[in-house]
Amino acid sequence: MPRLKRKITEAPPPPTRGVKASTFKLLLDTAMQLIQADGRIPSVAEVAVRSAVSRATAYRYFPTRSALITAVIDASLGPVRTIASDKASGRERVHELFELTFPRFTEFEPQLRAAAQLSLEQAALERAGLLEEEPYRRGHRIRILEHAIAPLAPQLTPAVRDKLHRALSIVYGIEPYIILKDIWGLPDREVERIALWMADALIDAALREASAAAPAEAKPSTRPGTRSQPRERA
Amino acid sequence: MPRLKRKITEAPPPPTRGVKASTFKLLLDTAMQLIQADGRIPSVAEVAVRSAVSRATAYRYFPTRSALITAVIDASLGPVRTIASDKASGRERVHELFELTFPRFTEFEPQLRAAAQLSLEQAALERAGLLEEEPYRRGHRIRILEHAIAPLAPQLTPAVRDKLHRALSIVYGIEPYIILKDIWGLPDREVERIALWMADALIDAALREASAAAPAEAKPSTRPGTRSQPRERA
DNA sequence: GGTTTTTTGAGACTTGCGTCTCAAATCGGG
DNA sequence: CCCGATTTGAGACGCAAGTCTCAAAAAACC
Repeated sequence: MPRLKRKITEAPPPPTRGVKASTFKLLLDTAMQLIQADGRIPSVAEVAVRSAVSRATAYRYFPTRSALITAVIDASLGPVRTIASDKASGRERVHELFELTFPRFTEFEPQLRAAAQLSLEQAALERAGLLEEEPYRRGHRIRILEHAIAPLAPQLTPAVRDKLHRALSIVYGIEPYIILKDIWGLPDREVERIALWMADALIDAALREASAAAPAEAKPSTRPGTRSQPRERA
Repeated sequence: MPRLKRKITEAPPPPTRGVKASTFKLLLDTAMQLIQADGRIPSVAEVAVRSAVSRATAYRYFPTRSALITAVIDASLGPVRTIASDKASGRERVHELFELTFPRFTEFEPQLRAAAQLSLEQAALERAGLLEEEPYRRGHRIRILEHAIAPLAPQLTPAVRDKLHRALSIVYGIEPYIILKDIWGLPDREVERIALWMADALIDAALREASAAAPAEAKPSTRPGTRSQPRERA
């Protein structure tokens, strides 16, 4: 029975000065450029020849394709900021978050698709007990959403708050984007519209559940948006 | 610049009688067995040796790994039935649909994950213009959900109906399952609970949007569950 | 400027996936 | 049972990804 395990090939931490730093930057820049041109993550070998360095050197910086993808994603999204402003209400924060994030999905779609693909592959390997390298982590949305819905906490029971948090994590991500584009063929702005509508529906449901439990002091606070007034008729 | 296109390797239609049928069945059975044992889709070569046939023969039946995955998925899920019963209301149909389907997600999780992975890979190839083989299609959920929400049509405008349809297609699939299990670590039944709650929230929002447009003859028909009566007060 | 350390390049090697060819085995109809 | 057609096996081949070695080039240090 053949051994399928890969060797432990941890990506070296990005160098910050000297020759290594400039080679690293050269390779990463080339990779970013290829992605924007082709819409897909190139292979390490491809990056090497386009950078006019030897394959061996490129593999020194990015031992595997997933190391390359990870670096590209980090470079694209940067340190994920806690985007939403601090002053708004919970619903407003969520709106703002979605409106700020969805354009980035459009801009970095190949990178995010690659990230989704990578984490699926790694999850499969992990389940088979074959994953040796440090897996690419994608828990960002949990923290970001946590901050966004924080103002809603007083109006919700902890259980409902968790439920909303988890539900939003399904809507706030590249996955709905992929589904709506790939199997429905929808354009970007339509995807954003539906995701936003879903987020609203979920917040509504959570608030309604809370006010059903304690209907006396229900305080819906801010309900901006067009959805309360009359909408299109048949 | 190297050509990366694959040759056109269409999977042969599954044979139905004779020697070919039995070899096909042997290989497919072996593959299914390996999946249940290992939790991942095996390679074509692996299926060959476990079936005690030559690699060449296995590749005759499954020219690529994706042909194997496609066959495995078809065998697992069978011809996708329009599951929901015909008599129930829209909301009941959706409930029934989710309750019938989520256990299958648990049962066939490796296969469905492989399907998701395959369609991501193929979408990436397609975007790069490198996909030659017939892509694996996953539009099933559209038709299934269409049937499930059909009874709601009279209460909704076409636009809202479409929006609900698309929103449900995000919730009704393996993707929420993967998100909630992989980044939250939730157990199966919790995933089902959240998905069902989301579906309800979306249906509520759609109906409310409709009754806001034409509040006179709003007819909530069947609204089981606790979420129906109390609407938020100012 | 010379020495030491780091970085790089060239190429051989391995492994996994998929293709191709041709002869042997097997099936099936008469 | 025989003969032609179909199916199979063995192995060579191609190709991409990744590993490894060793010597040359380049930095860095004194």
